[in-house]
Amino acid sequence: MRYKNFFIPTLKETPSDAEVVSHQLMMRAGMIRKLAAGIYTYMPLGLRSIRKFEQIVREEMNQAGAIELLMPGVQPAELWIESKRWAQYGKELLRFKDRKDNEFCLAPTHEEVITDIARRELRSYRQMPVNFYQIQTKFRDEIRPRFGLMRGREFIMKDAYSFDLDSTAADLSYDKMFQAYMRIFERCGLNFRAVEADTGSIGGSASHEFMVLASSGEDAIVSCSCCRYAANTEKAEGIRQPSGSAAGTQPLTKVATPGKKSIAEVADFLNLPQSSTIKSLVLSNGEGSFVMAMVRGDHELNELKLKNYLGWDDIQMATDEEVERFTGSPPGFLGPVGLMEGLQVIADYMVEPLQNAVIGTNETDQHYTGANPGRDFQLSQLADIRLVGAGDPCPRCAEGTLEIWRGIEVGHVFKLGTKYSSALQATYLDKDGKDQVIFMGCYGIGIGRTVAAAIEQNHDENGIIWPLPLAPFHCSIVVINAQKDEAALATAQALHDRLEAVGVEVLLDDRDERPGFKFKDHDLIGIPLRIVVGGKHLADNKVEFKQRAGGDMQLLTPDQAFEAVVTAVTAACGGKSS
RNA sequence: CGGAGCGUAGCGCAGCCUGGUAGCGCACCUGCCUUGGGAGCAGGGGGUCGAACGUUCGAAUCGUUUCGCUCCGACCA
Repeated sequence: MRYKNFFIPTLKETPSDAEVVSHQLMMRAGMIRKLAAGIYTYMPLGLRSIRKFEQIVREEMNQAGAIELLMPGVQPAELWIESKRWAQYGKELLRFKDRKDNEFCLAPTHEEVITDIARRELRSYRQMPVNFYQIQTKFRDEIRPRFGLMRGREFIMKDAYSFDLDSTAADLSYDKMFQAYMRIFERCGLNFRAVEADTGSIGGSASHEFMVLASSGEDAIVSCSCCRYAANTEKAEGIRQPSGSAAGTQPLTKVATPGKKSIAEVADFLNLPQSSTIKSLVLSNGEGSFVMAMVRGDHELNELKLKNYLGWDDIQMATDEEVERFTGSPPGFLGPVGLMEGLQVIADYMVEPLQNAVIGTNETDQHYTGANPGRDFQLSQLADIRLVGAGDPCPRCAEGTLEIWRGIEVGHVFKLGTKYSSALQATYLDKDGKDQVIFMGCYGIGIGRTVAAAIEQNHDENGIIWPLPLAPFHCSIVVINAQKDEAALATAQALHDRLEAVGVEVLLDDRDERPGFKFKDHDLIGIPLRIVVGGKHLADNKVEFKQRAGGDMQLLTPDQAFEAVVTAVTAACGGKSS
């Protein structure tokens, strides 16, 4: 491809509304342009990377036995009413009416439609297992779209849905998809982790997220330093530690702590470590139920765990007035002693072994020291409700401790069970001619988000550094003085033609620009391999070869440069370039 | 949805407080010159100042309304 025949509108300046690096660089590199909040045009260069990734996904999905189809982006309300999600989904579901006043929505996901297909078409046990997937544009009217393609309203997603006879078979389908996902992200050359995750509103029994590691990631994940355990911090398990043997040696003593409300202030004031204090919090489900949650002072409450433990639909911190109503004290001096009847108290596992701890008294400006669980207050309900942190012991192996990472969620696999199939009555006849409910799984990959995540993970101050499998072009050829130096242009064109003939994607920069200008552009758009033709070296039949990711410039003959490019592309993208 | 801010040329911004000729840098066009890390000189084109209404002799500037966008939070995956 000649540069002049392509279209790459690069920007020298960073658009002011781009917060994260991938968004800034995709704008500057001319890959995307914004049309409205969270809605982007994929410009030619951006589309090439998107297509690259789609192709990898497609190959691995096909390899895993999934079958591609394409479902509608506009869907009738009836199906959603049937699955109960028309009411549940909220404003994120963009709804509208057609000319006949029938209600429709823009599809945010496709469980309903695929389940509808399944119940119509899958009637016999002989038709399963089967797995359908599509790569398609979805729309979620996000409250706050941001970060470019990372969290848009309109976005491309690969979604797959598996259908199985029973739970055991569904587990096999899940494993297949899990393995396919591992291969997909490995092929892209991304640094990622597969982590255990909460199933959230989609529901189901088990779930893994695929996280590309990047400091700008919106999610925190942990992984074990020894074993393979890794999980989203929302989900990561805190373990129960054995109680200390000795009973408390100090008496429960009330001390004045004037104005010391936060754990840090109290610990500081009493000259004790924060881990010797107990944090008490009051939470509400928004519908009149309240609980007190206790975690060790240096720990944080994991609201999601508590919500799941209680079986609540919603959870929030109680307001100051609510706290006073239940404890008689403003926040800052809460504790488990002398609470009013009826307030459920749930303590984190790590509260159990504490001795001589500091707790609130439920009286302003007063705390107790020397508090001992079991003696001074009862731990009637113990649960894992804290947010695990770096250095915590691994819940799976004896030796490891947990490390914490930031990650970008690019893939998510769920075991759905029969949630949608029973709601929509998707059943089949088994060998005995009896009706059985189909077991489902669903599997998503954010296409645009993965491409953005690849940039978050691979860039420097000059621009993008594409991993070869996702690069819009494998190689660029910069011609020095392309307008006047006919020999250089001819050499470049010959090299370009040879490379394209063997499947290497080449961008030949034939623009009438100064060399420095072109180099800046090529660094910005991040093409992995670069050949420079022209200038003083051409007389010796030499061209320059350099990798964007670093390494020294090499002077090579055109033949050697050809080999170097082919070798690099083959190594990174497998036998043939795709 | 709560809080904050911003809409002036394709992009980045100044001008607004204190009303009176709409500006700067980059980009773009023409010419000259230049050709190894976003060159230089000269000339040039481009803006109903987000929109509506109001105040005023006169509004980018003051007021009201509205739309859009961004940030923080809650929300979502």
